[in-house]
Amino acid sequence: MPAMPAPPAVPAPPAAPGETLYSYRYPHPAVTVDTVLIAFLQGALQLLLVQRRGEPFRGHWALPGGFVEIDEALEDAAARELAEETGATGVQLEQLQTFGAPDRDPRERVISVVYLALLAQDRVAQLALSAEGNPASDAAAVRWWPLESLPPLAFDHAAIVACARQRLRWKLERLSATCELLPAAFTLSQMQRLCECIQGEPLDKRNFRRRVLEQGLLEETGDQLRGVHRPARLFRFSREALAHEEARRLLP
Amino acid sequence: MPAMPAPPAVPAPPAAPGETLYSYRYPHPAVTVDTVLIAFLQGALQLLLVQRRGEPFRGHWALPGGFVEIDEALEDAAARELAEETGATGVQLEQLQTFGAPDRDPRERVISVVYLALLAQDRVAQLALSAEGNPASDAAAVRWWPLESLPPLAFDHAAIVACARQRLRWKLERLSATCELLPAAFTLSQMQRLCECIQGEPLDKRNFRRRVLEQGLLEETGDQLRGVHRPARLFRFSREALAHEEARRLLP
DNA sequence: GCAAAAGTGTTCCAGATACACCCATGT
DNA sequence: ACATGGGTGTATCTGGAACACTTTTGC
Repeated sequence: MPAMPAPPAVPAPPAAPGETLYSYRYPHPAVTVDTVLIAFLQGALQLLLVQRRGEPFRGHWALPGGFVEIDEALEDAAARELAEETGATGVQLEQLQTFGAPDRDPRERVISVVYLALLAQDRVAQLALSAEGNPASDAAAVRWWPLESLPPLAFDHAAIVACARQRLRWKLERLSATCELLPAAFTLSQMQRLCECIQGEPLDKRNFRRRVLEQGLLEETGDQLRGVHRPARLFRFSREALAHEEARRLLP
Repeated sequence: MPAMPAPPAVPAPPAAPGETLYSYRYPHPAVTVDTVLIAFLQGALQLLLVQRRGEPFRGHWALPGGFVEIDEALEDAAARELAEETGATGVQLEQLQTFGAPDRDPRERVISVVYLALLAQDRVAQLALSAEGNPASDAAAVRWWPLESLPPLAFDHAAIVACARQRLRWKLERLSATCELLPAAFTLSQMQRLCECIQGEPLDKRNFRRRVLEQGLLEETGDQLRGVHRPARLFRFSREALAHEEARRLLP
């Protein structure tokens, strides 16, 4: 590989006495991972953010994330940071994009590999609890924010979220994201509301039901969801049908 | 941001006397960019590879790429390395994915941000010339390889190419990639051959023509392509139609 | 009994598919 | 003249879109 010319301005950090330093012949950027974690709650898509305890951007809201360890796979790093800061474990991570504008972090050159994850409705409760219970983390607070009304975000995280929404819109047109966001058992109306929320326009109930049922992707659990009105049948995605149909279009 | 535990094994490199070293309190990975550059040549999709002049993987074929400079945007780095090693300039780069398995480079931890680029048919000639004319580059040789019969690749580049093909298949179903791969003026048969090559099955000539013409995306240049047989009308993509239709499905 | 959500079929239209022959040119 | 790729129209089928009323429960 080629030699690079020496860069103009990279001051060596002050070495505290007795501290170990890691030295390289060419300047190296820092690498972080951040995760855009999305769930479908109260009829809207919501994003999990953490409030920064330290500088820079202290008090601002940011995506959960942090530095990659030197012998750690990128996805492992994202999962670790997500668990540390929010308590979310076992979520499926999908790489979204890498952001590396030279000035995106005021401290040093930081390149961030961003992951996207979707959280099923019925797993949100357990997660929120463990998030509050970890005061050792970097986060002063953790909460869900509706995608439509986010607070000011730290770093370039607003641009990252914009990118995630684009990917999300694409994923949601497909089957894959729908089944990741719904709970394990759901009613057809819940599924329809999610699909409507996705594409921002109402769907015809009969056409919707016919379409998803004729595709054979759902199976009845046999249970019913009893609410204040007429009970509704509960469905689940049939795993075998799902396996080879991940990229299939769900919406017309 | 949180402190990370000190990593187990990162030997500091031997410092040659008088050499500048860049030091950090935590170990930093190196970051590279690589580009998957694809064109449609001789009726097949082809990939531009460079033969490595240095170790490791000396003599193996690899994606064009190299280290990111410390104050350089990722995409700029990819464009620079592509130009240095292959002579290709002014191509549209799109971020594909980032590869960062801890052992993907035997020298040190290297995280590679990979870009995907498509090269229009009529720009291939000028490129190949300048590629040969740059012996200062890292590359012992540069050539196109058919995607269907690649040589053994260096590092994890085979996995990267597999990932690129997946993205390419998706892009090619849309309008965007088709117009990037065709020359500025092309016949309907050329366009059909590209589309057939994309989805691996033959298309009906009449249906194909009706579909693309009715969409109003093409306009006749007025010229003809004269070959050994009946001349064919030449078309171009109409820019204004293209602008708001990038994500539109071209194939049924 | 009434408010609210669950559940259920048919008609119509647009767009995709299948299919075969004549035309213009170079050799 | 003939070989080769360029160019054209119609019948049929599939799948989406539009549309309103009955049923079941909790209060």
